[in-house]
Amino acid sequence: MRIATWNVNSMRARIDRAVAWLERSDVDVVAFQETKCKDEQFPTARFEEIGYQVAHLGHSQWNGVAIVSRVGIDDVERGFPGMPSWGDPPAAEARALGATCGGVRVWSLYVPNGRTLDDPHLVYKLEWLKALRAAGQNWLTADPQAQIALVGDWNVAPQDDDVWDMAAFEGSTHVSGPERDAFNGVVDAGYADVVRPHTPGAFTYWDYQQLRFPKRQGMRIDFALASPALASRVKTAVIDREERKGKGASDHAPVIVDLT
DNA sequence: ATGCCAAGTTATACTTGA
Repeated sequence: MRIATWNVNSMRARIDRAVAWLERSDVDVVAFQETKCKDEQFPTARFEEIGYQVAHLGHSQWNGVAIVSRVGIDDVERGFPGMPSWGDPPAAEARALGATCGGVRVWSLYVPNGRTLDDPHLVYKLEWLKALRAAGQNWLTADPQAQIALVGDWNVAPQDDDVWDMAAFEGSTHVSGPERDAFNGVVDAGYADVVRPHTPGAFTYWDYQQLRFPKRQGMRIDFALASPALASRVKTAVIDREERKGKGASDHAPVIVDLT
């Protein structure tokens, strides 16, 4: 089985590329982030036409997460238990969608950005990751053999070599100690980064500005974390930087994990 | 090396993104 995660940065703007990518990538399950549309605007039929079932969660033009699968899509869950709210009045955002596909509990996650280190959005980001850690711990306590994939755009670069130049990120979000601690909290709860060992030094995101992609100046912020039972099934993983090339690309590349 | 910001809105400037 092959599982992927991809921050598509608007599904309506990218639907032709997304379909073409699916048709050449031979993936069974894809978790999308930043679909940037409401449920009724999501191009479900385009995926159904090529043999995939769809689950989508979107409330507005912001955020939005989806899972498409050709190996079943059951027990769809919108948001995880304890997920923090945001806004005035506070409401759950479209940042987490769970579904069981081919025996794997897949979570498509779009972690809050944080904006700046002194912004309330950063507090929200840290609380969101703390709550995800707690939920993840509970899932594994309930079933230590569960096959769980926590995949998506984590908006954290956990190591210095996950950005092209640490000096360029002085005082910025994504690389701060509290953000890294929050990310590693999920790892400590039992979820391993199963892509890094197969993709040393690789990035998953490159800013549209200043020729960051051709200059190879990117960030590793999209991750596939796996419970112990799932991690033991990982054969290999790749970051598909080909998909970042050309006109109309997302600023994130798909991340693909191959399972036995 | 594969190209010099992009997507959304009730818009023609602004927010968000990382």
